[in-house]
Amino acid sequence: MKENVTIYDIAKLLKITAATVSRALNNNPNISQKTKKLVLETAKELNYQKNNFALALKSGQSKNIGLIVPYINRNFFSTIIRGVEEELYPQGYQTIICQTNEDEKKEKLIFESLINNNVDGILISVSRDTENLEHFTKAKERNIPVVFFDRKKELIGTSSVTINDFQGGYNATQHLIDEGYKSIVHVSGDLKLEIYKQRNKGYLTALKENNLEKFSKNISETTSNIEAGKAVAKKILKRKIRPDAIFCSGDYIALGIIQELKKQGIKIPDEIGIIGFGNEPFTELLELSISSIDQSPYEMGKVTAKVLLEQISNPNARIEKKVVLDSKLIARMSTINRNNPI
Amino acid sequence: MKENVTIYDIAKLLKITAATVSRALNNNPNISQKTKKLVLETAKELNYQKNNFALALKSGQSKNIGLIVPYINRNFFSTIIRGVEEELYPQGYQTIICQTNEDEKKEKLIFESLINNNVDGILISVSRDTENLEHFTKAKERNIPVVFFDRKKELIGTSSVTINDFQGGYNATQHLIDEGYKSIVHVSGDLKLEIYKQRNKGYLTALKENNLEKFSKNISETTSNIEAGKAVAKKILKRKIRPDAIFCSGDYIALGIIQELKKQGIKIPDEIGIIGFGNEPFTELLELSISSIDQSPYEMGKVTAKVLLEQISNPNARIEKKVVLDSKLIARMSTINRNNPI
DNA sequence: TTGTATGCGTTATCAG
DNA sequence: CTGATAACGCATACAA
Repeated sequence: MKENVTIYDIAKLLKITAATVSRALNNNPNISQKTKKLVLETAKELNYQKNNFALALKSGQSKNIGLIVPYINRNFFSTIIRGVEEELYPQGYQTIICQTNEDEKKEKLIFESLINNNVDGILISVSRDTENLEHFTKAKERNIPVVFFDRKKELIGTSSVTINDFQGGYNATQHLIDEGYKSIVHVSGDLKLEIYKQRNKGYLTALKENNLEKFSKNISETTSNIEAGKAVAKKILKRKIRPDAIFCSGDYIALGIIQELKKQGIKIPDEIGIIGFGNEPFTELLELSISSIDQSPYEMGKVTAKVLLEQISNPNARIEKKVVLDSKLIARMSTINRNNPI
Repeated sequence: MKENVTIYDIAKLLKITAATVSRALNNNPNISQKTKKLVLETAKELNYQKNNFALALKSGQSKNIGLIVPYINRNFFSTIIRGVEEELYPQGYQTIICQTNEDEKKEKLIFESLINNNVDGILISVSRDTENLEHFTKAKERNIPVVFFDRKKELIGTSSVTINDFQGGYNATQHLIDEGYKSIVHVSGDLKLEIYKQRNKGYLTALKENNLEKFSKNISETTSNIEAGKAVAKKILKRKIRPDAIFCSGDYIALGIIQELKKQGIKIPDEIGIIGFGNEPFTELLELSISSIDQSPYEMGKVTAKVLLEQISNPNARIEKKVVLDSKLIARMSTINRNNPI
């Protein structure tokens, strides 16, 4: 194994000291142009590479950022990851990616291990049921900046980047109303989670503003998948008064509902209009494309990274930034161009 | 900022030396049970955390693994990432994820920066047009193990984990033949890439074995997206003799073809059967679900990580492992239950 | 302008 | 069993 070249190797070769070499390599002004040039040349020649650990040990800065998500391979999160990586890499930071599988214990473990690895900052979307916040305080003690994204916890002194779930829920509902739907059911996610609470609030507010509260009906489903959607659809069809639109807090559950409704011969969007949330890639690929709310995960990743970098470069100022990104309504076939408006 | 606790702090407190503390912390036998217990207790009390940089500096082992993919947020890759992470994390390794955007220059840069960061190993799916292999030799010089996955380069002494693209292409074609299709067009990807070459080979072999070579027709498309699929479909429909099946080397292009065929009133799978490759999530969500070849990316990630770990733990033995995973045929509506077999 | 010495936190080696 | 010391590679305050 070829040993790594150190500044000592260069020094020995040029019959100078390591300190001088270091100076040459770091644009230190106290050095003659001649030696500097010489050092730079031989460094290149020997293919010298800085040892980052020595650097990190000395400076306490690792140039590593920890990124924690529930699931790496969910489209929403992997797109955020992409945004983060594209922002951090050019600044010389490596992104260390970890997933919690929605497990609070694992989250705590990972978080502490990242701190232990002296990351310069941590970006995290907390697990569904994280309640214990002591690992976050630990980061604060060590002065490691933390930025929440998407799923946040209320923690003074900690920044967050989220989308405006309220506005998303409001716009989705208002869109349905604009399209002529009146009796709108909301199939929400677990209302213990802030994001679903906000979407639900937006839904209710839009109904109220249009004097349609009397039709309001919320169904809370903790799992968002196709099967759950089918089950919900069956439940809805059994009701005496059939709604004419459904606003779902997730795209998969929307898809399940659509599949079941179609199976029962109900026409979409004519008889029932449906809008999801999340703008999953498949929503636009379906023959009956599904309207949804886009959460711009790529942008969220970029912004989250920027907020962190700002925090890192101002280690003394305790910035607390709460960025709320707008969501975007994507109207597709599942809600527009009704043939038979009621 | 709370200073980090070091072994010296513990030593001072107990009026012993750092060396003894280190021994206690590392299960070194040369220590009395009494002092060991004492050290462990105070360590916990002071919330002592090992400084990994000091460790890395001393040992040369970073406990970091570099993972390089073309795009982080492609389902195929993000699922591989998940597999890798789940294998490495329990072994105490952090995964540093980077993406190349299919840019050879960026790939080289990233690769060298990872080496520079003293990663203990690198997992990489090379960019589409990587030809210069010198960065890989650099890793070999520094004795950093590299494992290719999915897209590999021929490099002696370097392991790889791929799927059996030949078998995938073969099975896809044979499946079409089994379903009664005879005149099968293959829409392949860029044949400069090994994976597409292999799939094409599988296609040709299956035809030959069934004496259907005379109907063989390959169309090479370098971009795999919906638009390209639509264009290809138009091209195919213009031909004098219309094929009765199409094997696509990608799912998106298959989707584009299906959309165009449907638009032109052609019945699938009755008039034309279509099978894709990759088993993208959307293929099973469509109303007309698309048959495809599953590449088991999750398993690929796990296996790749395992191969690397094996290599790391045998630093002297130059293991060269070529793992080829089986692909899996997923038959769906786009190819089965033809109503009007020709 | 350059050299010398020191410390970052840890562990391994040697001496006691 | 424990203490002292060197070394990992680098940057910097201080001396020359």
